[in-house]
Amino acid sequence: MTEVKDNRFERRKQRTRQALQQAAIELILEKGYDAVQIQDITDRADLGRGTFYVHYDSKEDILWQTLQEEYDALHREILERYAEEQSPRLEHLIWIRMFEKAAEQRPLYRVMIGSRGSALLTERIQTYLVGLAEAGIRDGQFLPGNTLDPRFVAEYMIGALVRCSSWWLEDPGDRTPQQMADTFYRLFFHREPEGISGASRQDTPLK
Amino acid sequence: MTEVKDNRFERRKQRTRQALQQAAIELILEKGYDAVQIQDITDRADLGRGTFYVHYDSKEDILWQTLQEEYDALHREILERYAEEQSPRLEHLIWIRMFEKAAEQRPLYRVMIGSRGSALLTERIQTYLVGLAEAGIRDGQFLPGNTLDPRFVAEYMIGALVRCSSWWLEDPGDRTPQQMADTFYRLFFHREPEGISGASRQDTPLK
Amino acid sequence: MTEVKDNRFERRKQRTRQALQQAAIELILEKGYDAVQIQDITDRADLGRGTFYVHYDSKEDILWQTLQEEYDALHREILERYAEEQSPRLEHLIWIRMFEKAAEQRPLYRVMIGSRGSALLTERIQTYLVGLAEAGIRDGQFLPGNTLDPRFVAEYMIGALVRCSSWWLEDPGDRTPQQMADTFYRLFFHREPEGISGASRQDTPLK
Amino acid sequence: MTEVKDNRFERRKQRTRQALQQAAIELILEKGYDAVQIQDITDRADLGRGTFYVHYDSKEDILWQTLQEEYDALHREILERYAEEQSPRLEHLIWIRMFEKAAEQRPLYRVMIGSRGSALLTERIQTYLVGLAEAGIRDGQFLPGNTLDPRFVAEYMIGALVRCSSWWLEDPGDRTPQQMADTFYRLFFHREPEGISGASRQDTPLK
DNA sequence: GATGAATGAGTTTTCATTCAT
DNA sequence: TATGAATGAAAACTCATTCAT
Repeated sequence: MTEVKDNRFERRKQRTRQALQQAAIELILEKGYDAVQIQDITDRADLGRGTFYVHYDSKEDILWQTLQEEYDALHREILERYAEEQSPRLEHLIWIRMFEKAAEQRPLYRVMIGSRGSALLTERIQTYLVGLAEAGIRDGQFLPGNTLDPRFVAEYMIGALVRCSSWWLEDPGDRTPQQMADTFYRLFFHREPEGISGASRQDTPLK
Repeated sequence: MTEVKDNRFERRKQRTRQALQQAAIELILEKGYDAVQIQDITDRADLGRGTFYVHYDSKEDILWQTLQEEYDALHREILERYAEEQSPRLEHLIWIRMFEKAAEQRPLYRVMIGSRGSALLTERIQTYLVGLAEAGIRDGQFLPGNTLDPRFVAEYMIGALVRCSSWWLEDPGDRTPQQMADTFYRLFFHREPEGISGASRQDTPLK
Repeated sequence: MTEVKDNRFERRKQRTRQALQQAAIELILEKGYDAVQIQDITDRADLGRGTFYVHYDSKEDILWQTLQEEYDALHREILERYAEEQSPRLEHLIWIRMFEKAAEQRPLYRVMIGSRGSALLTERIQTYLVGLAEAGIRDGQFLPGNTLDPRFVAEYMIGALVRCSSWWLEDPGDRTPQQMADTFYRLFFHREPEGISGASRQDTPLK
Repeated sequence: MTEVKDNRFERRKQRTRQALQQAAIELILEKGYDAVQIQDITDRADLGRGTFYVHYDSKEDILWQTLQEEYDALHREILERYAEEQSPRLEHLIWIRMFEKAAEQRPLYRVMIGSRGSALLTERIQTYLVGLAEAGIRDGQFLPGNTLDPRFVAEYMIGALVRCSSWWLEDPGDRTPQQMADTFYRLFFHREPEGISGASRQDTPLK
């Protein structure tokens, strides 16, 4: 009985949280993070003004929780999926997966790394990604043979990757995630991506 | 007579504007753009609250005017100075000059491209830089021989450059502008920078 | 359930609005429209400062809404009540009713047409009344047989009526609404009001 | 020598005051009294901001001085000019002169009695006019034979007169001052104006 | 858990006025 | 006398947050 009730409440709660999250993402994309007010979010979700505070502490809180879930999922997936792969096939696979994920959840990723999101949160995400990359380089899992400062290389790679992703998310044209990753590969390695997407090659690398 | 008077007024005005600009930059670095209030700026500049509005329309306005002046100056300087140079020496020289400029005006550049500035203004600046880079690539002045989408390459380059600069400005360590530019050159071209800074080489490139 | 809740909220809302309206009218009479601040109103109504903006957009808005309700009510009442009457008995009845209404709601009417109100709103009300009068004259319902420009006559009548009312509201002495209307009748028609208020006659008309 | 200098200064002073007065009147007509700022006035007069305060204390001051001069002049002129006239020729002559004056100085009169002026000043002027009229009635100079309350009659007459004037000043059409005074005469006296403007008659009076 | 009216601190912005030259 | 930069008090208005139901 209590079980049943709890489940019913739980489901209602989830529905409310979903509605609030989606409304928040939509509005941030439309008006930019700073311009969105709590009331905008509850109005869009068709909920009372006080309801927001039952679930979240602040505008930053709702966004941070949403983003956290997403990139935790991405990170976990990549760790599990590509555990056996080796450089440079590993980097290529990761990049492909990132562009794919971004395409699947376009609104969310536009908020995560685009100019409409919260500068603070975007910065936090990038710093986190740089940390991951730097650790991978130091371990020799990424870019084995690198002799340059791992932090410098990580900043370089993440800066380029995020900017290219952000541009593509705003204006995807007819570029596929695969093609994005391939071109990125060519720019980064000055070499043709091989064995994975040879068929997708559409232009030749920088001489 | 009027001439003399005008000059006097003009100089007073300039002094006031300088004080406001410097106070704004300092405070943005200390507290972050969003947290800075107009009144903080006038207090720091030791001026009346209304004085700000005599000279600027808003917080965005004062920052935008300051940044505009700076990067217009940089752009003009580069155009004049390196008109005769050719790729890849040209790119190398520009990068050196950018890191030098950033080091000279560190507070301003931290605001321009760092996480404490206004997300909106930082975005505008990067978009502007991407535009310059793309145009240079299309003209064949930058990266002649490139066969990839010029916009993609421009986003890649500016994304990497801005992120590396930003990191370095926050934590310069003992890296010189010259070294920064050299390492960036190695990452971007997969080749040793030659003839300009051979002596500064401290690590070998990515294999 | 929702019904009940809505009613509760609705009643609370109405109470708040009433308190704000009354406070506004009182203060305007005491200090004059321009001198009244939003905060004065909320202080007098014993409400939070922001509460005003939940219900009204501006000082003009609260006054306009209040006035609108009042003269809409008066207009409707007159239309229904005197539908069957004919000139000049009609005019007489209307004037009596107007003076009565003004006496009943003296504070409100002092704000509506007196010098303490908002010049802009007072003007709007008078223009509206002139419009009503002009239409009535054109229809032949008011002043049948008139050969002068209806607009001129309407401006004349409303100008005189409003000024006399305003004076009386500030200094009623022992004049009754009935007497005011009678004297106005004598001035306007150069004739004794007959059959309605013969008994109230206290002075003889202009020769 | 000092004489000469004084004269030169005096003339400059006068020119400055004239420019400020004219600018003030124009702007009040364009934007309404409340919306006009001191700086608007000095800008329009092409003078420095501080200059206003050399000559006037406030916005009310400059307007009041201007209006005062004007209606003092009108009052004096009427007293001198029509000293020998008797009612109802006297009233008719005064009304004609008022409409003429208003037409000659249209912008000024629109500010004096129209809705764009200062509510406070407009009220003061009307109260002053009512006082004049009341005194005239009590003296038996105006409306001899009147048996109604002189104050009531004065309010009635000034209310009607000001409203009709104000309407006409905003929208003169092709009505001459003469015609305005005639129609006003017919409404007020229920009688044809005789001997002055018989030729201008264009419509017949109220039956 | 959901509601929405009420709150009031916080911030921007305006503008009459001063003052040194 | 005229100037215009500087002033700062005053007011409007916003919006995150609370609270009683």
